[in-house]
Amino acid sequence: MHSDNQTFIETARRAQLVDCAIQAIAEWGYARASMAKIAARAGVSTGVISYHFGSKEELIEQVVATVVTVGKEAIEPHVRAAGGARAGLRALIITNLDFIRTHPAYMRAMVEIIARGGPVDGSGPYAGHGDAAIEDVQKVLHWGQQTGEFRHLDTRVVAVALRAAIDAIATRLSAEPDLDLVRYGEQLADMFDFATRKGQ
Amino acid sequence: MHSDNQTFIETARRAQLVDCAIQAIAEWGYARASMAKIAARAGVSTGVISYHFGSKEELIEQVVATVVTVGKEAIEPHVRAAGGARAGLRALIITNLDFIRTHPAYMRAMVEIIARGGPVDGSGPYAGHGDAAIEDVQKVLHWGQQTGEFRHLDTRVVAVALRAAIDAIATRLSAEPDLDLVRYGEQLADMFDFATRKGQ
DNA sequence: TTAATCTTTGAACGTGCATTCAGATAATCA
DNA sequence: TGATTATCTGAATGCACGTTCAAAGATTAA
Repeated sequence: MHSDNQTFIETARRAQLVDCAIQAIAEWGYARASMAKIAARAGVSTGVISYHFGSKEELIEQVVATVVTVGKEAIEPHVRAAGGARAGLRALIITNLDFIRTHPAYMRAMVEIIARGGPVDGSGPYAGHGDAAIEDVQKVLHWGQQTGEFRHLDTRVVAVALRAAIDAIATRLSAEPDLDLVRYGEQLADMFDFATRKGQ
Repeated sequence: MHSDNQTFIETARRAQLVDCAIQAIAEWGYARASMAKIAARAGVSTGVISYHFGSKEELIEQVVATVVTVGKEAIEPHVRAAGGARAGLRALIITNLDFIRTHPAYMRAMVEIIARGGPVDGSGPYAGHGDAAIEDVQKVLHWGQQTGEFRHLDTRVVAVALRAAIDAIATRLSAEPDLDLVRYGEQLADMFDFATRKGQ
């Protein structure tokens, strides 16, 4: 009757509730996206969320997992397809901003969750994913150091800076919705190219 | 008996409560730094905060104003004293990280307030200050473009990226207290020097 | 000292929240 | 079909919070 120890209804409801949570958080912010509001948006009563997810925390974790998965699938292939580390770093930046541009609700929800979803240091619903994102950048930087495309640099410092710069755009987009993300991406890619490339 | 329409006791209490709020937020995070906890830390009852500050919002605004003022006084002179824009940008980065290193509680409190203190977009207690900080960076970048020290670049993009990189360090410091901020500052300064300087 | 004002107390209040649960309903099975 | 399990309802519960306020205490002025 069901696969993976999960009913058809359960799968559908969970997906629906995760989607409603994303929309609710993107629209109203984390603080005002209560269980009641999310449930109302899905057209069900509050108990349903507790029934399918153990707690609000679990729901939010699923939201994060969903956004991270979709984002990775949109970005990673472009980086891998690049002919070299320099092109790979540019692709990482451009496709990241492209994802932000094409998935504004996802990004708004993520920004809200990261900012408000738990302690600023570890153990929030985003715990682990942040470091993973930084390590993804570091991999590209190591790649470029091995091929000799990049200068001698501290990959950790540059990776943290780049991640911060990208994430900051999602926040700025909330305050400035008309931001030209394509141009922004080009500028940021240029900047980090200058910052990392070897020689003149 | 008093100056500026403010009693001696009032001045002292306000300063004490702002200080306790900073410590409480730095130690427990914004969400767990309730009025009751802040009052307890100051050794007074909850009503005192409402008496001296109209609301929690007002208290937080004072915290932000205090940290911003102290920070500006620590950083701006070094930037102004620099012999040129390149040196100015380096000084801005180094002294910023130095301030983070020497005022960890201030920075932790600020990060918490910015992240959690209100809507992610405008109108939080940090509203205005964020843009002002970006504009301070932009001024240095304009300076360097006028003197010809910097390449042609979008000052807005670079300023946002640099601010994000600096602010990200305050967050990382919470998760990684042993971070070598001096070395980190040098690396970041090098990176943005490469990213902005003209020619080879 | 007395009167007036400033400051503090701490319980009480209202609000909003996540979570629970007994009972109702729907889906699935035998 | 009836029996069993899955899903849903929505009011109730308990908690944490910021704020209020009458009363008490402390300080200052006359």
